[in-house]
Amino acid sequence: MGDISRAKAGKAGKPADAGAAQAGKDAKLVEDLSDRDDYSRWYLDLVYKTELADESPVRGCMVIRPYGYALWENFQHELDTRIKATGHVNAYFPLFIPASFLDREAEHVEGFAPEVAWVTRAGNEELTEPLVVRPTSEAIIGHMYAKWVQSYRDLPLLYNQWANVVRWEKRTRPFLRTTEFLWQEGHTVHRTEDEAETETMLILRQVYQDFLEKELAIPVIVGRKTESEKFAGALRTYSLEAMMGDGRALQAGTSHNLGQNFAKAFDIKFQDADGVSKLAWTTSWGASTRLIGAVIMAHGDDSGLRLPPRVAPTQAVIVPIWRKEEERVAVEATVSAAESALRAAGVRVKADWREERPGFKFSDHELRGVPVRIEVGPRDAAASQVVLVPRTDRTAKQIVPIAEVAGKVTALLDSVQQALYDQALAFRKSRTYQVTSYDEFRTLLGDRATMGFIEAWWCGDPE
RNA sequence: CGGGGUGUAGCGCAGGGGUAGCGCGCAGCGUUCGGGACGCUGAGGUCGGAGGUUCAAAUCCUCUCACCCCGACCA
Repeated sequence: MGDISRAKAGKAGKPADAGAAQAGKDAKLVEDLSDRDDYSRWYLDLVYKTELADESPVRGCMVIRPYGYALWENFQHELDTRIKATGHVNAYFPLFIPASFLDREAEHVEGFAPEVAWVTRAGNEELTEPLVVRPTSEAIIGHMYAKWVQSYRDLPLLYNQWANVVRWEKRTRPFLRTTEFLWQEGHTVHRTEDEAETETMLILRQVYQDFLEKELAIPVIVGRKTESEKFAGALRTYSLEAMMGDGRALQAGTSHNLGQNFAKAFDIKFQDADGVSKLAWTTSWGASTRLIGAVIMAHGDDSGLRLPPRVAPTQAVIVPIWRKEEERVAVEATVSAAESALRAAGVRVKADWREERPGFKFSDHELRGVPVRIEVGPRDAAASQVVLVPRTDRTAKQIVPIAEVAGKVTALLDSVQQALYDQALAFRKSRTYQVTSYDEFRTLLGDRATMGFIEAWWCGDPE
């Protein structure tokens, strides 16, 4: 199996050890998760091997394959539901932004200019005003908001858009950092500073944190970014940080209180109830396909992905086991009974009838992170039962009567969801340290085996 | 931008003047099948590109392109 096995063998691979390299049954995805290079290799192999994504001919741009896109669609659905439930509506703004718009907000242009893609020519003609491909949409949305906001009665304006953006990054990794990526970006306008701050926190907690913890089973630490790390042009930036399997942090979403910076730059003003013309307060917030990377790294193990049941494209896979034709017929009846019962219960279920050996399919679905496996062999068919195996513990098999399959699977899905969250939280706790001196801090930071979060006092950005 | 490295089959690699190899994957057939099977047969390559040396270049020389790694800079 030329698979997820060894990275080290890859480079040093001579024909002599080619045979030994196919370690067979015991082949682990990685040998040592504390080795950063190995972790990186494990991640990449997993992304390609599971067919979540593939490399494209365009540098830094990936192709999101059907399995990865199905996962993204489930993320979208859950996030979108929360965004709408908190009073926002969806809209769509152009991909291209007049280059001059970016210049309006000094910090904004300074932050994004180095990674902006330009369009200077269309067909054979040079454009009179060059366009940039949006790296984010504050500029063009700010421009439109200035038109639409006249009175305090027009506020708040609570819009969101699902879109792609482009940032010309030098080092890219599928999902985690790509030149083009998909995301949602919310842009709101408010009457007062308090209201804008409330919105910023609402998105942070009730939309993002709730989504990450309940749907993706990823515990997060929410907090405020330092001055040097905040969004270019923001007053304050808040983010959600999740711990990955190597102990490092991944920013899983951001929510910005933009103050009046963009209102000033784009002239978003309204006449208040007291008749005075005032500058508005705006916010923006976003979460991207990077979340797929977060799920991979927060939950993945040596056997592959472990997808949270609530967002897994396939929640339960049925593996039929048979040899002779009459066995196949008997098994098929039980499989379809289970399949329709589960479908009726709202479970995303698939039966895997490929002409492969059962062991191969077991591994394959573990690799792809399917939360629950259902085995149906001749013995099960004869006894009107099925075997359930959760992805989180392959030794925890349970045999259930076919009549109870829907209830048992639903319950098992819930427990897998919970187990993933609990394990991620326990891991984070085991890798969170308190330090009281700079020396301790440095020692911990430098050691990959203990890589994790460090709680320490901080006296602010250096001048 | 500075330093290093690599381009040979879909993927991972070997070969280093005599006309192309290995593993995986892929196709066909057979044996297998409750934890990643195996055998046989087969398909697949302008050896990154251009120029040069030579009877002969994947191999040597020159130029060029692309990508990767390490630094510096960074939502």
